Amino acid sequence: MSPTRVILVDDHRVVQTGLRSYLESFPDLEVVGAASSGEEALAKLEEWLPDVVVMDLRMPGGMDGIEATRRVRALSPHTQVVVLTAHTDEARVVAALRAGAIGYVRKDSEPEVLVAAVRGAARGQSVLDPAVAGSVLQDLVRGGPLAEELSEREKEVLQQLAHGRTNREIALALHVGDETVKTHVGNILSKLQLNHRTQAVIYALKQGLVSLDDVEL
Amino acid sequence: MSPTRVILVDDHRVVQTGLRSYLESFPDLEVVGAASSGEEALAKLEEWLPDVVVMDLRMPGGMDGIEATRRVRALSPHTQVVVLTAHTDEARVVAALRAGAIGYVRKDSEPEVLVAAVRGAARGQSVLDPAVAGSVLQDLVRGGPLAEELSEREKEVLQQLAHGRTNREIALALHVGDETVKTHVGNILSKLQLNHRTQAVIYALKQGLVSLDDVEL
DNA sequence: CCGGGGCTCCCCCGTCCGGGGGAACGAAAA
DNA sequence: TTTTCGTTCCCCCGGACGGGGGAGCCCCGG
Repeated sequence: MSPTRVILVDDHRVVQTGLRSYLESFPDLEVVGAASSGEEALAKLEEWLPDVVVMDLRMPGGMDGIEATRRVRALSPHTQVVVLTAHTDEARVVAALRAGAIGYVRKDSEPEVLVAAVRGAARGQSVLDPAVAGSVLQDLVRGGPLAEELSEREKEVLQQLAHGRTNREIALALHVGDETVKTHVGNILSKLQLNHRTQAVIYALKQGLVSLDDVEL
Repeated sequence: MSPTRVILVDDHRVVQTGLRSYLESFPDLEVVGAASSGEEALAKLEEWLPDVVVMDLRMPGGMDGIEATRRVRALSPHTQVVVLTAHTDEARVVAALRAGAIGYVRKDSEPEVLVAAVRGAARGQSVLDPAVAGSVLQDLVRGGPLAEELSEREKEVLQQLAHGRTNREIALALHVGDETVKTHVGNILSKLQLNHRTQAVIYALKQGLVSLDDVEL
């Protein structure tokens, strides 16, 4: 049987190369490519023809791992996606599974778990990291209690919030009145069922809507 | 010449194993051990006798990478420390270098940079990731403009802030009056030269004083 | 012994924030 | 067409927040 064709998607080049080296030590796995962004991975999909994509959820650039997962599945239904992430981020994991990912592994898991997930994915079997599998599955069957959709404008405001800006500063940045910003912030808190803007900031950072690295204080 | 003895310290076992596999592909490097925490690394120091420690700054457990670096240097002055981190975190990088680290590499750098840094460290040479080397060095010579010391109590309050709590909730959690919390918050903002609690939250998260994974919203 | 810093609590005051309304406009969906 | 939804702005109100001051306590170091 020919080896499983794997590609890696992770903006951390050091981690990416390490993983490549590790996975290639298994004769039944062949790393045929690696990308630092979702866009790059999608562009090379037809060239690499992978059986399994190991995808980091947190990435820079416009596309995050969830959207990248969705598009990979759309372009190449045969290709399976294994999500590899550093954080717990239950909501995002659920979103990734809904987007078509078949496996989920945390970076602090034993490396054998990743190998098992990749091998399982190649056979169409779902391997979920036991650490959170239970609660994630609960969320899946419950159909997703959280995550009411924010509008585009509201996401913009939330990003501004995550930069530590006041309502007035956000108003200036977005060229609207501060009363408008108040309305948006109120709607955001209401939709997300939060109480303060600080909680909204934490929510935005956990969701990766804004990366901590991008925030200047 | 005998190979350079390297140990890896990273709580992400998957990343750790990947790096081990990658670094061992170089004949002049020998990975003689790996640890998931600062404590574990220190406990095994005398057994492993490494020339170079590759250390992640962000780690769970009581000890972070900076303190671990300090203790490694104290226990074994011959051992050099190369900091490997995912984020920019200038303040923490400067702190790590002050604690005795000789090299600094970002996880999104080219993997060759890490190899160069390890080889350099083995020879006592400092290899700093060009991406931020400039500004980091400026901070070093300037003697550290930021980072006025927070008292223990203030750190506790700041951690509570980073969990999205209000002054009254913090007061209940720490068993003090809410007026006291107000005083602490005011002093924190003053010392850090910030304006709102939301900025303090971002600061705490950037410093790793609280991990996003530990925060329930 | 006296000073300074940390921790605790108190008061005043002005601003910011969050919740409750309402209203207008346009685009998109029903 | 009617209705819905997003975006924009307005008003009022109460509570939370940030800045200023002061004060008492304890402990450590000069």
